[in-house]
Amino acid sequence: MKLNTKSRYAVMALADMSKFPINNPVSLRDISLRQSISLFYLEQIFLKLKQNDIVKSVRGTNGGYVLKRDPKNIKLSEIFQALDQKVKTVGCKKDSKKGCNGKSAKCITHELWDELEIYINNFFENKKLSDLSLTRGNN
Amino acid sequence: MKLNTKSRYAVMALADMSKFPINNPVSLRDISLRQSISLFYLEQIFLKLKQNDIVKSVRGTNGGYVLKRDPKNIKLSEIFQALDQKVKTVGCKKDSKKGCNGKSAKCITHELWDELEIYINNFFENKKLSDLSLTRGNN
DNA sequence: TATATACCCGACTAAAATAGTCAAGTATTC
DNA sequence: GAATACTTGACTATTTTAGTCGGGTATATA
Repeated sequence: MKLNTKSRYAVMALADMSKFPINNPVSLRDISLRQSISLFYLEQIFLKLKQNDIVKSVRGTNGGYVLKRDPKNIKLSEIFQALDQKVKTVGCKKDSKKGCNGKSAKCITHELWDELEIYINNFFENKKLSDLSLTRGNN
Repeated sequence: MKLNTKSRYAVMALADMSKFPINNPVSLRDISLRQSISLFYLEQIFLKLKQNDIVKSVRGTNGGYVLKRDPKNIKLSEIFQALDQKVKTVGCKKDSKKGCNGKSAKCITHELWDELEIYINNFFENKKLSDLSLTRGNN
C-alpha cells in the first residue's frame, strides 16, 4: 500500500504555491528548486492539475501557475483524482455484473475492501489544502 | 494507492478457513479451489503466515493449515505485517537523521503523510478476522 | 522586435515491484 | 508404499512507477 510520487509531489507543489500571495504566478522552476522535484516531472503533474481546474497557467516571462481557488476550497481528493490516483483495494470492478473471481458472487472479503476504500477516501475528502500546517520550519 | 494481491489473498484465505471448525485442518488445495487463487501462490503466502504465528501446519494426508488463534484475536494488521505489506506514504525514512529530499528539514507535507499512515494503520489495527461478515451468500 | 522565460504535450525508457510459476523436496496417514 | 499435503528457494514475465527528453508555443520586457 504505497502512495505514488506523482500525487505526493502534486500536494507538495500546491502547498508550496499556497504560501505565496494568490494571483502571484509561481514558476515550476522555482518550485522545482525549493522542493527538489524534477522540473520535467512537475510539468507532467501540472498539466493534469490544469486540466482538472485546480490551477491556471500564466505564460511568458514572469509567468507560472496560480491556484484557481482558495486553498480552503481545494480538497486533497480533487488533487488525487486529477492525477488518476485512485484508492484501489480490490481487483474486481465494483460495477461489473460478474463477481470478483469470475464467480457469480462477491469475493468473501469484498465488503471489507469496500469499507477500507471508503475509509481512506474519506480522509482525502475531508482534508483541504489549507489544512496543511506550513510553518516556516518546514520548507 | 493499491492493495497488493498477496495481502488480499491472505485475508481471503484466512476468512475462508475461519468458516470451518477450529482445529480442523483446511488444505491449501481446497482454499485454492474455493477462492480461485493459485495453489503455488497460496503456498508462498502461508509460509509467511506460519512464520508469523498466525497459522500452524499439519502435514500429511488430511493435513492442512489451522488458525493458531481465535479469529477474534487475529488483527488484520498482523496479517499485513506478516506479508511485509506496509503502508508507505513517504519515500523518506522516518528515523533517518537527514530530511526528506536530502534537505535538512522535513518536507513540506511530511506531517500530512504521517497522519495518513497512522489513519490507515488504525483501520487494520482495529479490525479482527472475526469482524468480516461471512454470510452464506458470499463464498 | 528580439530574446529570454515559462508553459505545452506527447513519446520514450530504465528500474523496481508485482504476481505468479516451478521444482525438488519432506512428513504423515491410510 | 502410495497418496496427500506441507516446505522452501529460485526463477520469470508483466506491469507500474518514476523520471527524462525534445521540440514546440505564448508573452512580457528591454
